[in-house]
Amino acid sequence: MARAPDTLKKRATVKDVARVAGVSPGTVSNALSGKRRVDSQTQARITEAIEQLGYVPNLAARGMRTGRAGTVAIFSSMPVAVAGGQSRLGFLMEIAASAAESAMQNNLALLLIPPIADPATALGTIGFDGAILVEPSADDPYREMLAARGVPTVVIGPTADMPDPAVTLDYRRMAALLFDHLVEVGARRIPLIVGQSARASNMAFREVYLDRCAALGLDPTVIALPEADAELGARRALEAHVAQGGAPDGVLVPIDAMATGAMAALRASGLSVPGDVKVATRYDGLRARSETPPLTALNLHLDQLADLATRLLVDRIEDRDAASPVRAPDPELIVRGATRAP
Amino acid sequence: MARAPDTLKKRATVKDVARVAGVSPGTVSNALSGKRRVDSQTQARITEAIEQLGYVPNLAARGMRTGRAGTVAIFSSMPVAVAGGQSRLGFLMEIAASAAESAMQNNLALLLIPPIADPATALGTIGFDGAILVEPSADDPYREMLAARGVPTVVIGPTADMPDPAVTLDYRRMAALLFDHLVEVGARRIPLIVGQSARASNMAFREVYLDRCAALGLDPTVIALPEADAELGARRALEAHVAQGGAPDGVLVPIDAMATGAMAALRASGLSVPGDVKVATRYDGLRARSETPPLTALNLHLDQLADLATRLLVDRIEDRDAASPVRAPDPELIVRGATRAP
DNA sequence: GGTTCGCAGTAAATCGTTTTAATGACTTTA
DNA sequence: TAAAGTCATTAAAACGATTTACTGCGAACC
Repeated sequence: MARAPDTLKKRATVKDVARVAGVSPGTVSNALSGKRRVDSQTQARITEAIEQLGYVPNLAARGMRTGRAGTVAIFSSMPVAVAGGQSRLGFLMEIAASAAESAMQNNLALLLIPPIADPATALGTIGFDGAILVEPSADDPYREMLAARGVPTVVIGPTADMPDPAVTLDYRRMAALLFDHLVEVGARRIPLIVGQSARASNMAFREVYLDRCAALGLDPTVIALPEADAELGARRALEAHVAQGGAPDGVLVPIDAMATGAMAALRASGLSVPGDVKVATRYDGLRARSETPPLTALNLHLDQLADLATRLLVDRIEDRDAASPVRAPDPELIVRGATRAP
Repeated sequence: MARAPDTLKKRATVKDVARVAGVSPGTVSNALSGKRRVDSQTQARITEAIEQLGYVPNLAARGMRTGRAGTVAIFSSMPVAVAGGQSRLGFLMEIAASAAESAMQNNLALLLIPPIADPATALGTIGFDGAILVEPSADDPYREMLAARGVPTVVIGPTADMPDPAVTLDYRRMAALLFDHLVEVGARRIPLIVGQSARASNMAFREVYLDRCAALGLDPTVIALPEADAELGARRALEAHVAQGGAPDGVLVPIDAMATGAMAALRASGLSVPGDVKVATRYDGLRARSETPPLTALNLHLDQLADLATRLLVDRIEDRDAASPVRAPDPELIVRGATRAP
């Protein structure tokens, strides 16, 4: 209840600064924002007063006047994030960390919106100027609410069926890079282990895989699994495949948790990597890197990607009619032990 | 420049709601906040009006009046986060994700403050009601600024030399749990591979390790390394140790990146895990789990920990003079392949 | 020499909510 | 029946910044 006396001293306001500097509040505001010219003498007196009083602007008041919250929010689509566990968390957070950084360069702070929250609550209680959606599904609940409310939004992910401005991830390109690499290092019997949901990335990998197999006259084997129990599911499925006489010399496993499972299956089946089988996955996260041997994967340049998305969003917020969508930086093949010559 | 006409329609305000419901703005406010009783009839009319107009309160205005920003910020101490790379990111983000969730349960949103930003800028441009600091060093720049500005702060980490309320991590307990386990599964020559900086966790592990070794009459070997190049550094150091005739049958490596390096060193030296050597690390993240064999580690219950910190912070913000510090949930030993009987 | 222009600065309105003090209307108490 | 309490409600005053319209004043232009 009782507070230390100097805590009681209210924070200095623009009025106080004005009084000390001998000018009007409006001039202080102009000096601060630089929106109008201020005489350099006055400017100096003002900055001195600010220093002396330890003035810090009240962001809420500013926000009320300008209509800006000074924040952008990053959302992860609900179902996938829940199912994805730590690995997807890694992906999202790598983006979030970079986005936070580039947001700050635009004088914005990044709000981390947990995937679990009830969308309506989140949007009612929290103020933000724009939103970044990471790989939303077509019927993502956040997406619809944001659209309905007219909040500037940028999507990171596929955009075929969405009108939002976006940084598009080219899943087909990723699939092609990985598949072609496996073929190039000599693999010919290459099962594809992929999520069974209708997410854009799953579809793209399937299509490209089937196309390429057909073109090269290779036998396609698509192992589609529920995303939920990715690691164990992939392990069982691949073990079964091997036991049934499938003799893979390569595996394409876009989802890294499944890749971990696949590696376990190969070990259990007595197949060596990369000696007998080459393995490639998509997201070059901790998981791919700390396998033994480490997995060949794609550098998606998530930092640049997040930066791009943030800048696009800032443009939208400031009503510069930003051309959209923007293409994400080209994925880059990172060849690691799992696909090298033994 | 030109916008769709219905985008131009200004958002409904509490005034509009009041007019439609036939009451005064003050009553609408009371109905919304529940701070004063409102007749159930009126209440009904108001909620209907809100629905009809699609009214969403202006958070900035509310914030200005109440002096609350409606957000809390989570900071990671600068130097370590930069050096720590993806592994530390994982740790921080696991906490951040949980904190975001429990913040939202308190009608607060979580601001993610990147470790790189210049502290003064960050605190001037961004408004928040409280801050969570994750493992700050004693001279953490954020810590000082927050203290100077009187922002309620909760620290997650060691607190010996800090006055802030905190959720304390008991590094000694962690060290003891891991060391004792290694001894229990039969290890006797157990080098400790640890960071060489003066961070509390490093110190605690060293002390406990030396104490325990002395008590049991074991030969201590402390390998202290710079945190910067953790993985490769640990690998080289342990290989050298083995080459020089150190014949370890266990390794205690609190920092998980170093643990990965240690595993590589053991493999390279032809030592099997857990056959010849048992290995244990501290943070039970992706890294520990995706080693082969997976490493024994500690479940630090980061979700509960983050929740605890958030609740403590909320208490502080609302001036309930919360007793501090609070102890983090007990770490729990997760025994995995790397310390099991072969 | 009168008019126009540009410059720095100011006073006052404004943003949308919460909160305070006042107002009736109706109950209870003496 | 008058005085004292409740109770739901209201009118108006904040909160602290930005922005708009206006004011002098000296320089520049015909």
